[in-house]
Parts: sequence; structure tokens; C-alpha cells
Amino acid sequence: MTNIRDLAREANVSVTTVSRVLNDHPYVANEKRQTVREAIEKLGYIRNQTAVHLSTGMTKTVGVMLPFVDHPYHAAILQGIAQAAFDASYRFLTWQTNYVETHEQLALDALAQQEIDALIVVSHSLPLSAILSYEQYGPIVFCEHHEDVAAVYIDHYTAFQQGLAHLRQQGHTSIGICLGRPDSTNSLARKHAYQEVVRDEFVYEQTLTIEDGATVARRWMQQKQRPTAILTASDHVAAGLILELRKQGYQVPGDLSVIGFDGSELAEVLAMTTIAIPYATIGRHAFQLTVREDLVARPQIEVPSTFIAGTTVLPHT
Amino acid sequence: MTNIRDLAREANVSVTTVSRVLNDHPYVANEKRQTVREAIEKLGYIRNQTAVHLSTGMTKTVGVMLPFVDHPYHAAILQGIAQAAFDASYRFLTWQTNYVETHEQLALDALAQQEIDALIVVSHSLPLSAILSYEQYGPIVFCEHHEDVAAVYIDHYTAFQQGLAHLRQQGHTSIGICLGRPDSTNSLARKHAYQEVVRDEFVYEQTLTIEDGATVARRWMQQKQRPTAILTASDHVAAGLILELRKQGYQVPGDLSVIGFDGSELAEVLAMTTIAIPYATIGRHAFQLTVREDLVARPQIEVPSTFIAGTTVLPHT
DNA sequence: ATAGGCTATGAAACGCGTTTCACGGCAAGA
DNA sequence: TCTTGCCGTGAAACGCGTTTCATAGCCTAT
Repeated sequence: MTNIRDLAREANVSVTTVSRVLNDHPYVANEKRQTVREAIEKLGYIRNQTAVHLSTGMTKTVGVMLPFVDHPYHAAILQGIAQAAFDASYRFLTWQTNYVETHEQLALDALAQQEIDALIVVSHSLPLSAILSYEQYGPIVFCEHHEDVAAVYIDHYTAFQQGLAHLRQQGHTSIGICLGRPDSTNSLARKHAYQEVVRDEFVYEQTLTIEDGATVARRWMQQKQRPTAILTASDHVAAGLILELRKQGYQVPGDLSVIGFDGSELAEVLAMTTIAIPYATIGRHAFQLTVREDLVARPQIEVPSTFIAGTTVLPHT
Repeated sequence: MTNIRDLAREANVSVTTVSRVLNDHPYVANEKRQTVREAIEKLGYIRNQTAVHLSTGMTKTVGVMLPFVDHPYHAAILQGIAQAAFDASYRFLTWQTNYVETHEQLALDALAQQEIDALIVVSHSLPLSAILSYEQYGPIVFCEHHEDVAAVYIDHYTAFQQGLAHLRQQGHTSIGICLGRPDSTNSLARKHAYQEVVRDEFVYEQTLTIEDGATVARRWMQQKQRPTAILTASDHVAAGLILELRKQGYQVPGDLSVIGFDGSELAEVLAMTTIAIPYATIGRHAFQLTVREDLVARPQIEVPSTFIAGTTVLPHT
């Protein structure tokens, strides 16, 4: 591998001058610039990025900590990050954690070890304080709302209020909800919105997948007291719920109205009533926060959710 | 930032010894090892990975060139890569290219610039030869079949044969196919399988999305001569096709039998007949190839597809 | 005429961990 | 007793680009 010193020798200049040419620094005489360019051409020189990283103390790389790269909404956030990072000539490293704390730790270690300049936490299991203790090593941006933390988030409280309000307008009074991980920030906000307007609670927890949705359907069928509408925390759960009910001969929305969450293509395909979240936008903002000057002020960006009327809600009579 | 020389001074040993402790090299007296450990503790030392990368000439990072991180099957391949890389203590950088050649080039540059040790090409626009000219800088593994190239792939020819055979067994003789990018290796293999058994051709090209599927539906409805069954190249296209037909009052599979491709959750949700591809497995194998000793021999791994019977095919009467 | 300021250029230090090589000591095999 | 060979240790080189600092010529403003 030819390096910058070989170039200097070949072009009869100092390494400083070569470096200046490489970085388009103005203080180089045109003639020398040309000579260096020819040397680069002749020797087939290619810059070693690792050396640049060590020398500058920056990797121009951000890390992304997320549970699953192939879950639609995580992938959509990743897509937004990818786009914004690309636009800023940054790269990104992904840690797929499966919500395993030791795996999440590896992403934090990478920040401390200067493998990445900043970290985007899409979702996490580790206690917030454990993560924040790594802020000394570089910017950390969250895709969930937390107090006093740089974050881009959607207001799940308001989003759920929207869904609940729609169901109540349609005459539903007996409403159930499906939540994901019961103690997550998002679930707590959702539950809060729910408990403010509902008397008799029907809460189905730990629902994340299509299969979990089917399980909810089976539980619902066995209940003597049943809600007439269910607001879910993901289109996947809603899809599993809807399809299992239909398979068992029930009508959706005839027997049960269902609202999804995410605005995924699953919802599109099932013509589902849902609450759409602009996940790619979240990712883009998250990346942009990592490179913001005023990150120490821990800015917060809220992105709006959108209610999408589909065909899985009927008025309750 | 405290470095290895600070540690050496603190522990009264040479930097070599510190490095040995850091790397669990055996030739260190227990006593000194202990002293160094205490110095690490005391000074709060954290290894600078960038320096390790420069020094060893390896980044323990592979690059992934893929068009879209949020398309389900690309995301699934990424998932497999993430898993295998994690198991091997590797990291991965992702280049989302949108099939734009200049973007693809950046991933190749990264390989040349030693930012990554190897590159996995999930799908590409650049000519194969352009990509292969970068093999001098490090291993390149493809997720598509090409002659004389390290690759893990599914045999689209055989996969399509499976689907076509099923339709013919069900009595269909007038069969159409949907292809993606018309000149891609995959499309050519599929078309080949198709043209071997079909007289009257119904080929719908450039179909990639749900919306494209709906377009196919509209074209089909307008045709005087119509196929009685369509084999698609993705579940997305099949979903768009099925839903648009049903919306317009046609029966699937009554009026048209449809077979998807991918085995995605979309297919699951629509109880679609499809051909399932183990994308995560492809990703895992692809990663493992990058670290294989005998990669110069350009090994090829074929992974099998699986026919999944659903409810979108009826016998033709 | 002189203090400043800008252009150009290079030597050397810097970022930091790994690895090669040389060397002393000690034990086992010949 | 002498040769091998392994253990333990460190000085110095290495990987390689960036940046600081000093130097020097030349022009402009005072």
C-alpha cells in the first residue's frame, strides 16, 4: 500500500503539502498541486480512512442501537437514519440488540471506545441512567420520550387519545387496548391516555407480534365481558387479532372494531383503521440531532401521528 | 483521554506489557498483570478502537451494499447479517443505495479505503465487472447468483419452476408472470423457467411494489386475452394485485389464481400461496463467507426455497 | 520606511495500539 | 556441561494522515 510519504517522495514535496492537496487546502501552489496529483495517479494511492479517523479523532460514523433490524417500524427508522446520514456523508453502524442488555452494552462500549461519534438509541432495555452515563463519551439521541434527554419522539399519549376519541365518537364505551412491553415509556403513556377516559379496563399486555394478536383474539372470544372495540399498539397485533377473529367466524368490524398503530403496509393491505407514524422522519431527525451544535441543550423534537380511517371500525349501536 | 503510555508509566512497565495485558497475552507475570489492571482501573482507561484498527490493519467491520434497508426482504437479509456478524464479534456498515450507481460506488470506495474488511452485495446496479475490480481490496460476497463469484443465492429458476409446476398441475395453461427489474439476473432466470413451459406469454415487467401489483390488476382487467393464473416475483406485487382485483369485484382465486414470492408476513396475513425464501439464512451465510479462509476459491452456497400452499390458487376448470 | 498580514512550504509532533526483535534468565534434554 | 527452548520484558519501529509551529517571501497600509 502506498502512503502519503511515498507520494511526498515521488512528488518531491513534504507530506504536509500532500495532505493539503488531499484535503483541498488552498495554500498549495498550483504547480505542486499538479505534481502531487500526478504522483497519486502514478502510484495508485488510496487514502487510508482508518488513519484519518485516528488522526482526526472522528469516525464520521454514528451507531444505532435497536432491537430488531427487520421489524417494519424499526427498519423504517433505520431507513430515515440511513438517508440523513448519507446526506451528511456519515456512515452508521447498527447494533441489533434483541433487547438483551449485554448486547445494548456493546453499542455503548463502542461509543466509549471512539468507534462511533454518536449513538442513536431507537429502543432499549437498559435503565436510562446506565445509558446516560455514557453521554460523557459522545452525543446520545433517543427515539423515545424521556425527560431531559435529546430525543425525537411521537407523543403516544396524544396518539392514543386520538384513537380512543374516535372510538368513543362512534359510540363505543367498552374499549380494550393492547400494549407491548408493559413498563416501557410508550406503554405507560398509552395506558395513561386510556385510563383517563375508560371505566372498565380491558388491557392486553405483552402483545408485539401477529401471533400475539391471535392470542388476544382467543382471549377476547373466551371473555364473558368483552370490549366492543380494541385499540392496539401495532398493526401487527391488530392484523393477528383481525385475522384470527375472522377465521373463527367473527366479523371485524361487525363484532369487534379494531384500530391498528403504525400505518404499515399491513394496515394498508387490510384497509385497517390505524394511526400512522412517520418513522422515517423520526430517523432523519434523530440523525440530525446527533450532529447538532446545541445538543448539550438536549433538544426534543416531537413528530405528529396521523389518524387514518379504514374499514375496521363500525359505530357501536 | 488516557492512553497506553500513561498506563505504562503508572504501572512502571513498558507499553508492550500493557498491550499484552490488554490482549490477554500469556507472557506477562501475574504480578505485573495485576499492577496494570489496577492502573487501568485507576486512570479509567478505555481502549481506542480506531488505533487498534489502524495498527492491525483490520476494522472487524463488513460493509453491506443494499438498495433499501426497509424493504422486508432486504431487511431480513440484513437481520441475518447482523446476527452472524454479532456472533463473530464483527460490526457492519450499511450503504443504502436506492440502486443509484454513485451510491453503490461509495461502498466500493470504503472497501478500497480500508474502512471495511469485506463487502456484502445484496443487490446492485453497477456492472458486475465494476464491482469485481474491487476484489483486490478485500472479499466481496454476493447475495445473487453470478458465475465465478463468491455468492449465496436462491435458484430463482427452480423456484419459479416450482410455482409454474403447481399451477400447471392445477390445470392452468394460460399463465402470466410479474417480474421486477427486467434485466436483473433473477428476472432472467425466472423468465427462462417461464418460457420453457409456456406458449402464450403474459409478462408484466417492472413490478416491485404493492402499487405496481394494482397496476398489473388494472392491465389484466383490460386484457381480452387473460391468463387464469399469475406467478409474481414478490408478495408485495401479489398483494397489490389481489386487493385491487377484489376491490373491483373480481374473485381471487375464483377469477384469477395468484402466487406470491418471498413468504413474507404479507403472504401470511392474506393466506397467500407463495414461495418462501429464507432471507435471514442468506444473510447469515453471506457474512460467514466473508470471513472464510477459502474465499479465493469463490465458494457458492445455494439456499432452498419452499412452496407454501395458501388460499389464492384454485384448480382451473 | 516599517509593522502587519497573507501565501507557501516543510520538519516534527501527534493520535495510539501492535508487533518485531533483542536480550536475560531459567529449566529440561543431550 | 552445553545446547535448546520457553518465559518475561522492553525499546523502537510501524501503521498513516493531520496539525501545529516556525520560516520566509512578498505585498499593502500607515
